[in-house]
Formats: sequence, C-alpha cells, structure tokens
Amino acid sequence: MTKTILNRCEAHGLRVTGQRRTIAQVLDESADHPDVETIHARASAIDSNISVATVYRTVKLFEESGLLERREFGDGRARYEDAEREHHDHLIDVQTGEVIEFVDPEIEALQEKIAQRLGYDLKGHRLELFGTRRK
Amino acid sequence: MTKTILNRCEAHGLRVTGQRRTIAQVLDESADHPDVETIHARASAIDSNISVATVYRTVKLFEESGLLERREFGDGRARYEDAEREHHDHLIDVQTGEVIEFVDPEIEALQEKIAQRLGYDLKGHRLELFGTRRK
DNA sequence: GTAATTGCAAAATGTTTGCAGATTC
DNA sequence: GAATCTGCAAACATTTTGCAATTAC
Repeated sequence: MTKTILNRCEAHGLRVTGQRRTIAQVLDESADHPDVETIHARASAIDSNISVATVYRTVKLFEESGLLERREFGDGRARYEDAEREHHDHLIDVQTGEVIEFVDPEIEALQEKIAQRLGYDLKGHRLELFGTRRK
Repeated sequence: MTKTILNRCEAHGLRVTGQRRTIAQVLDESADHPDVETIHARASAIDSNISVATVYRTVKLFEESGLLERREFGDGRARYEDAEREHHDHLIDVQTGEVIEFVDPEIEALQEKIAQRLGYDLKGHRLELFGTRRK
C-alpha cells in the first residue's frame, strides 16, 4: 500500500500541523473528488478549528508539493485527489455533475499520438485533454 | 458556408439588438476561444456602448439557444465558441494555457466505447472527457 | 404600447492575502 | 527563539442580478 498523504507530507519536509494532519486524513479517506468546501466540511467534523483559508492554503501547498492533484471539471470549483492514486481519467456528466473515473490504455496512447502529430513534446509540457460530445 | 450566429439568432426568434448584433459579429470573426473579458474588449472596439453584464447575459442566452458552446479549460474563466463549427476537441498546455484544437475519429469512438462500458447512455447524457497525463 | 433588453451598481461565488497572534521545530 | 502557520476579515476575480431607463417589435 502507498504511503499516506501525511507520510509524504513529512517526507517532503513540510511542517506538520494539526490542521494539515486533519486535511491529509480527510483526503486519504476520500474516494471522490471533493472541492474545498467539502474538504473543509469533512475536516471540521474531525476538528472544528480549521478555517476555509487554511484549507485553501493547504491544498495549494500539497498540490505544489505533488501530494495532491487539482482538477477542474467545468463547474467553477477546483477539486482535489491524492496524486499517488493509480492514473486514471474522468468522464463528467454535464447535466448531473457526476464524475466517472475510468482507465483506458488506448486513450493514453491516443493522447500521445495526437500530441506528437501536433509537434508537441509531452516531456516538456503538461497537456490536458478536453473531449466534448455533440448532444 | 454555415449561417452566421446572427442569422441563427434571428431564426431562433431572439430579439435582435445592436449589442447582440455586435457580440455575434465578434464571435463569428473569432477563430480562438475568447473569454467574456476578451469578447467584451473586441465588442467595445466596434461599439463602445456595450457593458460586460450584457456580454455575460448574451453569451449565456446564445449558449442556451445552442448558438454557442461554453468551454472551461481549467483556468477559472468560461470561454465560448460557435456551436456550428466542425466538431473538434481540445488539448490544453497547462503551463502556457495554449489551446490546441484537434479532430480524431478514434477518440470519438473511444469515448463512446467507454461510456457504453460504464453503462452510460450517450443519447440521454452529455458527457465530457477530462484526460490528464502524469508529468 | 408592451414586453424584453440594457447599463449600472450591488451582490453572490470561489479564491487569495495582509496582519497579528499562535505554533512548529 | 526564529521561521512558519493560522484565523480573521478584507480584497480579489468572475459571474449574476435588481432596478429604472431604453429599445425592439
């Protein structure tokens, strides 16, 4: 099993505070893609002394340290998930907002193929793919 | 050649105002994916009597009427493009924000395949695909 | 003439930040 | 003890909205 977010937080030399411990725990236990408001609510259930500002600062720090990955699914809020999870992509139901995870080796190959065709170096750039279907 | 956005605006029975005419023109002439601020700037160059609020209201109306498509590429601003353009998907360079359009039949098939595998009905739901690459 | 549209300014949302006090190392 | 972190409230960015005046049909 992979290390917890807190383990990796310590390993990165980040200062461990009660708030960070709690936020890390919340994200370790989250199987979904919580936004900041949700993370704050879940953290507050454990320790009521956590402000939203701290959640914002912490997820940003964790993201910059590579512990979390930030996602934006088009609803104007950032969502976070453990960066050490197995790689996967997302399908969003635009009407309901439902987030569906999936893994597909073909899409990985395809993304690489398209980037190459467009003359893009995948090592130098981080690319995100946005696919839309006509209704 | 396809009808202009203004043509389709009229065809939908929407009231044609000077502002809507200008905003439609701006979007007809835009080959990129302008956000509201940019649309407003371009519209203001033609007619300085257009407020940002009107741009917001107009693009929302046009989107709800199917004249425009709204896109969110993860930078917190909505972008718009002509809905009647040939179908395509987007690749975003996360570092630079560059938007790269592409068409790939395989990705369409793949999206359908994945949706079906997950038990999703593509006719009933509008799905968007978010693909990320590990750095 | 009536209903819809506009501009303005205020409000609503999501996020960031300055600062004084508290905490980690 | 020095540097970092926190909470609070204010600031910020994007988008929405109430209202009175204007405009389309």
